[in-house]
Amino acid sequence: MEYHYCNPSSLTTSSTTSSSSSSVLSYSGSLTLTNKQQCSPPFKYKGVVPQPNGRWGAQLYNSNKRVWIGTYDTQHQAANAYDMAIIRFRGAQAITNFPIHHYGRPHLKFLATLTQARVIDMLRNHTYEDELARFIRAHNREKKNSQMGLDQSSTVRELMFKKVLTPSDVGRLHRLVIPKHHAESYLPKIAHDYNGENVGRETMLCFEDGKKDRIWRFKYCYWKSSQNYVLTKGWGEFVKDKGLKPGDTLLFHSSNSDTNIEGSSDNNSKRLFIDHTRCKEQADVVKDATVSNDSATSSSSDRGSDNGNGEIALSSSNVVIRLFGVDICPLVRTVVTVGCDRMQELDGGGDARCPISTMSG
DNA sequence: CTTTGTGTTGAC
DNA sequence: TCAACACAAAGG
Repeated sequence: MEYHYCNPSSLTTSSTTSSSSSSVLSYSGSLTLTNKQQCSPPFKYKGVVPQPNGRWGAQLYNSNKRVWIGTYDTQHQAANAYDMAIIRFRGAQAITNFPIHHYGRPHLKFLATLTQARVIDMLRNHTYEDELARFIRAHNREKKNSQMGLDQSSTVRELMFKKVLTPSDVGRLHRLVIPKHHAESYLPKIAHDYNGENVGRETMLCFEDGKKDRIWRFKYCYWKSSQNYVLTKGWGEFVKDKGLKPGDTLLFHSSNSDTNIEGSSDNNSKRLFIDHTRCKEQADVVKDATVSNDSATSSSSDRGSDNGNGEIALSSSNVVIRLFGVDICPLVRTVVTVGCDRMQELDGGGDARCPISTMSG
């Protein structure tokens, strides 16, 4: 059953009788489409705009500026993305496309842990769902452990395969070739037509990376001409972020969904992990990293990582930087600014990290 | 080349 | 505050 925001006027003229509403947020759209007020095809969700190519964009307005939330295949997806974003931006004042109780408590909790910029980032990258799943997994695990007094937090990761990066893997081609036998034995099947062409919606693979708490999403396809399996879209960003160089080694792991807690409706798909190790020479020739320890500067970014010319990948907390072959303890907390500046502005002036204000928990 | 998402405007 | 629309910028 779907809840559509069908009737704009019902939103603006909504009663302001603030009391006794059972819902957390003041959702005032008509929740049930009981009558024949079905939405016609050109129906639009709040914050959703059509794109020239038939896809759908989502956007919100915040302090007189538009915040672009990304493009999606369907109106529904775009509306959903808008909801996530607007809840994070407006808290209890948010007017959503779908009633707030559609989003479970863990979900709202998840949202509250993120900065505005991070939410937008994840929505635009289409990694939001995976990040949420990961959060809920962790949440459940924690719950389970505390219930049982157990500390059984490790999930079993199985090495699928490795690959030593070639120059073209890290060059401007922005693609990673995955050896055919590895792709075919470990990675999901790609639908082909009789001609070997990729068919259907493109396949995207999401990988977790051990160090940083983010998920990497790559387009995965088969190139008929070269008979190669490749990661394309998203790969360039990964290379840049990690500062990958030829000779570095990628490690691909997988693990089965680790939770057997009821209620966590995990699909049976495997979790995928991508990590890397530096090749020897490079580890020794780590550049003279211009480490600034200006601790006053604040980065609203959640990510720690290399930046621009920096060659050192800094992860969030317990970092050991290896400089000229010497391990440098994390005395120096390097402040790294990463991501697009636009994003950082979003949280500017504010409580980047504070939970949703009036969300009752 | 395709697609995103910004510039801009006018209605509410 | 919001969406419609045109189109430049971005990206593959």
